[in-house]
Amino acid sequence: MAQRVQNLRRAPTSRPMAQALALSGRRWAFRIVWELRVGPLSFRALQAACGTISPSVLQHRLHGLRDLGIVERIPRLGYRLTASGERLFHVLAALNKWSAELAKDSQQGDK
Amino acid sequence: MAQRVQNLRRAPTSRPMAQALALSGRRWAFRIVWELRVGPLSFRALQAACGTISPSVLQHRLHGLRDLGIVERIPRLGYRLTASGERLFHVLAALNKWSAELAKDSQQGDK
DNA sequence: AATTGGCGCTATCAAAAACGTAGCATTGAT
DNA sequence: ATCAATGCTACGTTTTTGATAGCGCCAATT
Repeated sequence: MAQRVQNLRRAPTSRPMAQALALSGRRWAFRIVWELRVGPLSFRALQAACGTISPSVLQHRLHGLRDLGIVERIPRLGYRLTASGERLFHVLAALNKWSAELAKDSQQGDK
Repeated sequence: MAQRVQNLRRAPTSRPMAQALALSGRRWAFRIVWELRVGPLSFRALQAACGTISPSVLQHRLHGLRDLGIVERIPRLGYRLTASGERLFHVLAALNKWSAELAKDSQQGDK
């Protein structure tokens, strides 16, 4: 029933996974999802939250994320995560945890 | 003690997380980690596993991943995941699961 | 010892993606 | 009517990625 790590290690990369990895490989894509975790954000608020993203790329990403059903546009509220987007957020929360551990490790390694 | 989702939603994006998201935003970066899940792969095997990555980019990514301590080079064996890399693999396994669910959803949506 | 073949990797040039900035059209508040 | 904020587009430059060719190295074969 539940997919095992053993199987994952042998099976070839699935098409959905290849697409997800391709999505992740686009600059800012996951960052946008991560910033939207706080709730709906306007285009400009999202731009500010990301720090230095250019509006053309943000626009491009938002289209892509909307096409995939990860983000939706709510008139007068801006953009927010869909149910799928929320589930992706949980994956990113795991990435967040991993990043914190990695930072701790390399901190020790430097001393 | 355990970090709560509630807190994650309010806290600003941490530096380690920003770095992890920046890493993910490099094309092929996560794909390389994912392909290495099967065990050590040679440069050329890795190139083949990714399908169409150019050697210059692969070389670039491997350097970056080695600098971050995610991948290590073993003489006569090629490249393999470190302990951190293995932990990142588990995050990607969650992404894999998410991608499968997303594909199922949009399949239904198309009908 | 010479050859062969696979390996890790570099060089080079072309194409695509991302950036920075300016600004336009719309909308809601004053 | 004016004003400020918003979503978004245009455009020229820089950065990243891509495709292809090929070099130097090593080990196994002959």
